[in-house]
Amino acid sequence: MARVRSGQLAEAGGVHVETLRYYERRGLLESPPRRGSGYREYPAEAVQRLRLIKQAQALGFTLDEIAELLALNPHAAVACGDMEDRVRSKMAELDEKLDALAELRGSLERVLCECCDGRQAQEACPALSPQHDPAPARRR
Amino acid sequence: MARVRSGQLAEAGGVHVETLRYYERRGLLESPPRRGSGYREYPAEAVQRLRLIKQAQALGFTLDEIAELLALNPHAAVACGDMEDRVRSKMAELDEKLDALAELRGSLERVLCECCDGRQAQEACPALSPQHDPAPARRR
DNA sequence: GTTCACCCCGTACCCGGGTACGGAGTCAAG
DNA sequence: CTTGACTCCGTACCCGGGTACGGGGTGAAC
Repeated sequence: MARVRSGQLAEAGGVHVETLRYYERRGLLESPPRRGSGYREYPAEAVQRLRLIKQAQALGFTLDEIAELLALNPHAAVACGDMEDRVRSKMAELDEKLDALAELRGSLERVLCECCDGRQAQEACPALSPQHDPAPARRR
Repeated sequence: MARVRSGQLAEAGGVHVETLRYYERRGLLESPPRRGSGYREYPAEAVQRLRLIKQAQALGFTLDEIAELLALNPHAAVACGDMEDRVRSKMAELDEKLDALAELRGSLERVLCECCDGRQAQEACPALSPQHDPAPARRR
C-alpha cells in the first residue's frame, strides 16, 4: 500500500472522503500528487499524518492550531529551536487544560459527596437548588 | 436587588443580553414574569441559575444536557439518584479526557528530550519527519 | 417634555467543523 | 464494452453556540 486513493485513506483514518478534501482546503493535508485522471494518490505517510490530526483534535486542538503545528515542517528542516518553543507553549496550554479539568472533576465529586451521600435517591437534590454554589472555578 | 432586568442579569452573569434570550428560547432559563411594558423581571435566583449554567458549560456539558439537567427540576425536587448518575457519567468522560491529555503531554515532552537535547537550535528537527510516530494513543 | 440608556422582537448572520448533493469522468472485472 | 464502484468538483446545507441589526417602545432624570 505505497500509494493510496482517497477512499482508502479515508477509511484508514476513520473519516469521510469529503473530510479529506476539507482538510486539504484547510491546509492540514498537503495536496497529494494526481494521476492523469485527476485522482489523488496519497503517499503512505498520509495515513500517519491523518491519525496525528485526529489525535490532536481529540485532545482539543482546533484545526487551525493543528495546521500551524504541521505547517512548521511539511517535510524537511525546521530548526529545533522553533519546534522546541512551540512544543513548550503547547505543553503549557495542556497543563492549564489539565488543571481546569481536574478541578472540575473535583467539584463534581464534591457535589456528589455533599449532596447525595446518605440521602434517599428520591429526595430532592440540593445540588440543584438555586442557592447552592458548588465550587466557583478559580479565576483565570 | 430582588428583581433584576435583563441588562443587570446579563452583567451579573458575564453574558450578553441576547444570550439570555437565547437561553430562554433553548429552555435553559425559564421565561420570567414581565412588567406591563413587556420588560422581563428576573427573580434574584436567576443569577445563581445563570452561573450554574455557565459553570456546567465550562465543565463540558452541552446546552442541551444542561437544559435537561435543569428541566429535571425547575425549582424543587430532583431525585438525588438521577443527579448522581449523570454526574458520575460526566466524571467518567472527564477522566478520559484527562488521560488523553496527560498522554499527549507526555509525548510532547518525550519529543523534546529525544529530539532537541544537545542539538543545535538550527538543526533540522527530527520530531517532525513523517516517519516519526510520537506515541500512538492507547486504543480506546 | 425631551433626552438617553435601556428594553422589546424578529430575523439574519458568524464561526468551527464538517456533510450532502448532483452531474460528470475513471477504471477494473466480467 | 458495459457495469458498478470509485473519484472529481463546486456549492449548499447542517449543527452548536451564540452575536448583530434595526425599528420601535419605556422610563428616570434633567
